[in-house]
Amino acid sequence: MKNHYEKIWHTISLIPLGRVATYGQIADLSGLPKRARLVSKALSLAAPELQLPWFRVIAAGGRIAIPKSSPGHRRQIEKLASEGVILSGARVDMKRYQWQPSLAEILQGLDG
DNA sequence: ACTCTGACTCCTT
DNA sequence: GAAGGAGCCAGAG
Repeated sequence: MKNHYEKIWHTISLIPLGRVATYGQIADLSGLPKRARLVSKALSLAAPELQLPWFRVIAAGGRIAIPKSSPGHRRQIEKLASEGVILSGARVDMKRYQWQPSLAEILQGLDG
């Protein structure tokens, strides 16, 4: 459903610079619990014109979701580094960089 | 209605 | 840490 994609895209657009969010987190904030995989699909279908911070969306535990064999993997790491999100080994330090949305942002994601 | 798919997540080897 | 498997569920054809 396109409506779900738009909701997901909107939530992703809210991730602040220098922060990251997991697929599951985006799904939850979009009012779509257990829809992490739908988030990945929405991301892959998102038009470049939306200029979504796709690189701020990572897999659970701070891992990069894009396969290392894909060029996007490296691009994502570079993008994150450019805004100060440095990886510890192969993972992002979630304690330090995970987005903790305010109540206002949560409500926005739910429809406002 | 049914099958296949997945930039996921969690748990077990 | 790597690999494999099960659970997950909407989207696409």
